[in-house]
Amino acid sequence: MKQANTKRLILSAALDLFSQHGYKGASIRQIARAVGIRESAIYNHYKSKEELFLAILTEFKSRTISDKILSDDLLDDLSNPEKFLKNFAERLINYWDTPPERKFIRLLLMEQFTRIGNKELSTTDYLSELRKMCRLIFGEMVKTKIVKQYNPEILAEQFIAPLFLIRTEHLVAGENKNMNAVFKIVNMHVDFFWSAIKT
Amino acid sequence: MKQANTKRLILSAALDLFSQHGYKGASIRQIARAVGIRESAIYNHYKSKEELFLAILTEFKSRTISDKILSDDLLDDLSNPEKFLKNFAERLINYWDTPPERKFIRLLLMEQFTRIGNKELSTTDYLSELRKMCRLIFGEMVKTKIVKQYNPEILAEQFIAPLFLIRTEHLVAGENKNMNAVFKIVNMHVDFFWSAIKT
DNA sequence: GTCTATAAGGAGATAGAC
DNA sequence: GTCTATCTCCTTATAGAC
Repeated sequence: MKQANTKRLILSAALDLFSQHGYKGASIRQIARAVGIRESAIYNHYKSKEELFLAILTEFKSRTISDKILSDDLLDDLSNPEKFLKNFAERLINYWDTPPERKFIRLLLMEQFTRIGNKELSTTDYLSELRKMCRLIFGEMVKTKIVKQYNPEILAEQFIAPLFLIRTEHLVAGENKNMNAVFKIVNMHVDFFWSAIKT
Repeated sequence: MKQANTKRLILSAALDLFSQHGYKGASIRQIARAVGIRESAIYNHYKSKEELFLAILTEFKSRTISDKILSDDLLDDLSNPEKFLKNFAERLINYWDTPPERKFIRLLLMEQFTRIGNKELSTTDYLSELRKMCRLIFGEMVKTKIVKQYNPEILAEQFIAPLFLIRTEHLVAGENKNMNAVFKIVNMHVDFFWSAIKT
């Protein structure tokens, strides 16, 4: 009981500190202090700092995004594609704005080039599930001719890229999250996108 | 003479190592070794590791992008907007692919959230000059009615975001730079973009 | 300007008592 | 499972000879 809980607390504190200071910048000592135990106690749960880091990645990789932003009620809206796209973008932005996701994206951006994250982290990986979802959705729209005959792959890129850039630009740690500004840009993006592809 | 040269060598080695391992991950010792001197000799040129890091940022901030990708012969093409956009995108991608720029973008992505880069680095800053250029260009295109009456700000975003995402996704250090794949995607992007905005 | 020598502290990790 | 104590190594940085 107590073990399992401490293990979670360590993982959570580690995600927090790694995402703030980077892998090298956050020490076992800091993590232990955040949890309220001594450094040596951490080694009872993870055999090294590296293993702790990789445990974080494993947890995030096991997660799936589709069920969180593609519920049934949203898909019912496919008859009204413009409204669907707005809701879809809004849900995506909200999902990316949850604290764990914010932290993970920071970690991804920071460690994707370093020795430790090099093999395990990439933006392409991070976006792959979303890209797949979008290809399916836009593929359907193309087939039913409610949008112009574009390659669904392109449509997916054009839809996602501006959203992801907006997200990463508003990711600074201590920021006053003025999500209103974000949603305003997102709306303008979707408006443009829809007007560009609709038949 | 010798001093000035060593100082440059240190700066260059530091950029190299910081962009590979991050600020915390690269040590003064490594940098000194790369230059071929002892650690203590570095302090003759920069009074601390932090000052060395900030010197790199200062150098990159003093640089300007427009003259490198907006030459006169390119602007002559404005009468053929599609060709212009293709050339413009290609030059931008080539500029972002120069070794110093690749290193700086990696540094930016890695350190923008940490204590040391927090104040000095942001994607928004990095893109601001380019955004300004694009707003001017698209503003002109809107005014002369060769493209639809969109807000130039939106057009700039839609043009830049997919390009920047492509760039960051192909930024891994040791990668075989298969720029052909990159240019293929870039071309598809510009094609879509132009077909979306042309009158 | 660069070197050797060294200080002072923080890092990751282990041993063994409780 | 957590603690204290400790090891070993690496870090940034300084002092002073050449």
